[in-house]
Amino acid sequence: MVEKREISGGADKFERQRREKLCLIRELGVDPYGGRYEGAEPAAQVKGRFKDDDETQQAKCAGRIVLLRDIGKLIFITLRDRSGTIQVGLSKKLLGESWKLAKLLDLGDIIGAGGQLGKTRTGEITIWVAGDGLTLLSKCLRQPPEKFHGLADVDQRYRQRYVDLWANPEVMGRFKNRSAIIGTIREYLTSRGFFEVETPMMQTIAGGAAAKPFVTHHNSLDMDLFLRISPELFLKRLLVGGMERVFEVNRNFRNEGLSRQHNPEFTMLEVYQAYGDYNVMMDLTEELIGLCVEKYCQGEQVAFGDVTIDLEPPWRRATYAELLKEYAGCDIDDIKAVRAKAKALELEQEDMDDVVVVNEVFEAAVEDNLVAPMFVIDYPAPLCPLTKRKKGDPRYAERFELYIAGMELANAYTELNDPAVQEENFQIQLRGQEDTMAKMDRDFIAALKYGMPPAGGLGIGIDRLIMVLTGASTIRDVVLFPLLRPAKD
RNA sequence: GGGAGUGUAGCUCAGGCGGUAGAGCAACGGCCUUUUAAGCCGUAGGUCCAGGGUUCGAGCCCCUGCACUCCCA
Repeated sequence: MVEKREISGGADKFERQRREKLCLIRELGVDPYGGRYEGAEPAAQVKGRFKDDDETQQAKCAGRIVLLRDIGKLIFITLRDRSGTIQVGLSKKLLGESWKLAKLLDLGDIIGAGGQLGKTRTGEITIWVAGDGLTLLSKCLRQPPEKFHGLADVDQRYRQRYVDLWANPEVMGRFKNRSAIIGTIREYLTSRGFFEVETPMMQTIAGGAAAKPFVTHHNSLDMDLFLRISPELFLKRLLVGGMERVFEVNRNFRNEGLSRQHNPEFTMLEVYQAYGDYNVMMDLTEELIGLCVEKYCQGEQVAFGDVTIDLEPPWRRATYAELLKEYAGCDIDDIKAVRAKAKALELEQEDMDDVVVVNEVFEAAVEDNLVAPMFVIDYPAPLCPLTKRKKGDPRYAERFELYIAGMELANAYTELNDPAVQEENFQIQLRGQEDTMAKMDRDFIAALKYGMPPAGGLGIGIDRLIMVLTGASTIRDVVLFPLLRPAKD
């Protein structure tokens, strides 16, 4: 007795055809959804160990049918698994009873195949399946995308990333690289005595950055919580507690628009090193990213959009004021000249503090030009409430940002550890923000009062780093499931 | 938020000046035991994003909306 089940989701004609095949398969006494499959070997490994003259070699692989060539009494299948592809040969003569099942296979089905290894006339290494060596592991009911062009519709690629991943192998490659790069970063840091931690994603005060948070609600405590915009204030509490070298790689959430470089949730690496400063973090950044370039890029010249970026360290270090002069043509101390430039750039500047206008000009006139890696150092102090001021010149803060491809990739400070100055900075920051949800983090001030060691702190935007290292020009190509409006039914 | 563009078969895409919808792949049927995006013969497949308008007639022109992409704030 063969069961028939209805599946929701609006079956099209292709799905109906495949479901009919599913019934035929059940009538053969075969479970179209398989089960545990043991002994499968990665396809690439099988190909690697193949020896031409050895006729005793057996092999067993499992994966998805990505190409299928039916030549009558002979079927060739290109099977893909996590390691690559391998050809499976099914012949009527060798299969016997299972030949009926073989004829019901479709593109997209997931199968296991075991048998004798050999080469075809054209030299393709092939698993020749005999007897009951063919196992159906999962029937594919949907029509796969076009086999040569893959899936191109951008919207569908992001919404159905599961299809994108197997229809477009370069997509899978990019995400494998992402995983490996993050692994390398962890390895680098832990081997230098850094300790990986996880701090709250849900916070009662969203601090550590200037950004609008997402709000959520805890039912039994009946209180609103914020998704974190930054882990910074918690990681510094850990410095107080004695975790002298600490890092976290995790998601931040900022309630802002979407763009090529912005996804509302993004992955941030934050690193803190006691007894260091921003120069220490600059060297660490250069070494860490340099290591990734060495391991994951073909050479130091990386194609990004229509430009080529030279990632070979060392990278230029220039002060904020120098770059403002270089690209905006105005002196940071000549506020009239800066405001004139702002006007020329058609920037809004009414009711804005001088330093804010300076920064608007910097963002408008300088950032896009920072294509080759550039450490921008010594920011105007009022822009940096969490940063220690520069020794000998308190107008500036010991902060750098790393720019590559016109994007802010990293941001680092010599961390402010004076509780009195910190409290004052928070108060200044909160002024004029009564409408927002910003609040003073008194517990953080309390922590500083216990004494936080002087430290260097660093944040690296991991998604943007992956973009640069893999040549992806939009953040959506390095985030598996980027935020989209929900699809219509 | 402003500007530009895209939306046609399951997928990738064509559709000249407004005249009743096309290809390749995939599917279905047939032939084929060494193929490589297999090949050959045949068949079927469309809410041309949605709604309105102009017109004898709209995939194409106009308006509104939706989704996506790019650029700008």
